[in-house]
Amino acid sequence: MIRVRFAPSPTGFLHIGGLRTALYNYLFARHNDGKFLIRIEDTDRTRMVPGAVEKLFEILKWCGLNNDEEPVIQSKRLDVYKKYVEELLEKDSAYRCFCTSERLEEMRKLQIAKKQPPKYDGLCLKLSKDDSEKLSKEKPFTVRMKMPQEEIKFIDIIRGEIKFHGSLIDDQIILKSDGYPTYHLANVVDDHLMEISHVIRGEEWLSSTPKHVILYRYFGWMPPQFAHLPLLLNPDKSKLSKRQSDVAVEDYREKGYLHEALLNYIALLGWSTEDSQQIFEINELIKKFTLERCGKSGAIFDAQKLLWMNGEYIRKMPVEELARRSSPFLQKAGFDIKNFEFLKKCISLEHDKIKLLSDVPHLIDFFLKNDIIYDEKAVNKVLKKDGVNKILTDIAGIYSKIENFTAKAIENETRKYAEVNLLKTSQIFHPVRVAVSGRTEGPSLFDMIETLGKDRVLSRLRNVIGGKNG
RNA sequence: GCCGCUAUCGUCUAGCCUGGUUUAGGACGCCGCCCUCUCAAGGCGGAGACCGUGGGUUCAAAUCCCACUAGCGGCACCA
Repeated sequence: MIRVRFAPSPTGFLHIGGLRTALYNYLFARHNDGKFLIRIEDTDRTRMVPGAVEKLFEILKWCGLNNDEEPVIQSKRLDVYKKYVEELLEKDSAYRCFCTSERLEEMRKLQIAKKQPPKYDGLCLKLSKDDSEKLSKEKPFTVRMKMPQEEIKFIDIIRGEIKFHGSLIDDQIILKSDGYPTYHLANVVDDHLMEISHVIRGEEWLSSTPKHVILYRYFGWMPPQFAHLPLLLNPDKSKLSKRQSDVAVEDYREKGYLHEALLNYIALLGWSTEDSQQIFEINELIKKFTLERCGKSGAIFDAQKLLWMNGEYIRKMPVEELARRSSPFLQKAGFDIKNFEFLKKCISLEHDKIKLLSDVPHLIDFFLKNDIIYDEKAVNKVLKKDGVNKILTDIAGIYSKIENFTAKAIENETRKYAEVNLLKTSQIFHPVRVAVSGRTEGPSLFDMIETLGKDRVLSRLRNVIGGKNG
């Protein structure tokens, strides 16, 4: 049975790199008819952020990455970890350390100054079992695991065999003096207890994997299979960070990205098919995803490509749904949409121009408000030309006589006027467009005019003729 | 500093395992043309990678081997 987990630490928001890890775990589980679980790694009390866990679940739900079992919360399992630490202590695979943070700090500084690798000097290792026992009742202490002085090997599904030498690895603290476990211990214990078959996580964990392998050995447990995903990078190739890019998934939601597009784009950062297919809906991703086809090198997060992909998804989306999903953005922009059918009509006219849901308000605002803002450049370039006023006056007269105010009829009448007066159609179309919408770019002219409606079109034309625009 | 990972167009990548079918393929972006009432969308085309460098092996190497270099990651009572 394939069982995987996404194990974030709740530090405020879900990082886009975390989302990618979650997605790959999810895809791997679904592809193999396995289970996708979530574990909250909240063992650092100094980094507790109120509400972070709730936010995390909320955003994961928005993405549609649903977990199959009740989430495991590490901070509620202190007694479990304590028990396993005791076991290690008893087996002599770990020892208590009474050194103060100050001493440790000093030692590290000295080692770095001497260009030695920073590593615990093993002072408390020399304590006898009885002394250690006795001292533990008087002084605060941490527990360290003993690193064996030998080569440690493991297989990474993505990278193949990885070797580290134990002598270079520190006697890692597994239990802090506040009674909380550190990542390494909690992670190994929980992965075992949750019967995790595959650990799929970011590359930053590669160098601590030997510690985990040793812990499995000490407990006598079968380790899971490991797969370390390449990192997501800033444009300067450093690890994707807040400083250089938007890294919170919620930022992308707020900017008007679709979760489908975000997931699709992110899936391609470190994974691909042989034919370099770009657009995948989630079921197709599930069907085609394998760890064997994951890459090894870090991938720069390209916001431009994501934007393109979002546009692709929006273009494919039925107007009905697009209107529904843009509604929050319209409301936020101050539009009260009472008439959903009218909204759909407006959106359909601009459909293939929309790249973000947040583009919608601006793109259709001249349909929704009465007092439109005239773009200064458009006015100067198009409306302030000789003869424009006469053309618009004539057009207003013609439009006012059209009984059946449809795009077809409006177009026929407009073209007829051009022909009779020996004008190029563009000499009419452009001024009318600006007069009616306030700008030079917009939907197909006659559809736009029809949708706007006769009254509004005439009143806008007359306003312009009367010189009432900016 | 030490340890580890990685290395194909600006970016994401295919191809590498199982050498020749590769004048190294696709996608984003960029440029041009077409369509056209504008902006998009769409269609067509183009520029863009001597496959990190240097050595081998071989009739033949992006593909196999070695060395080097560069970039990144890790080296906490953080995860």
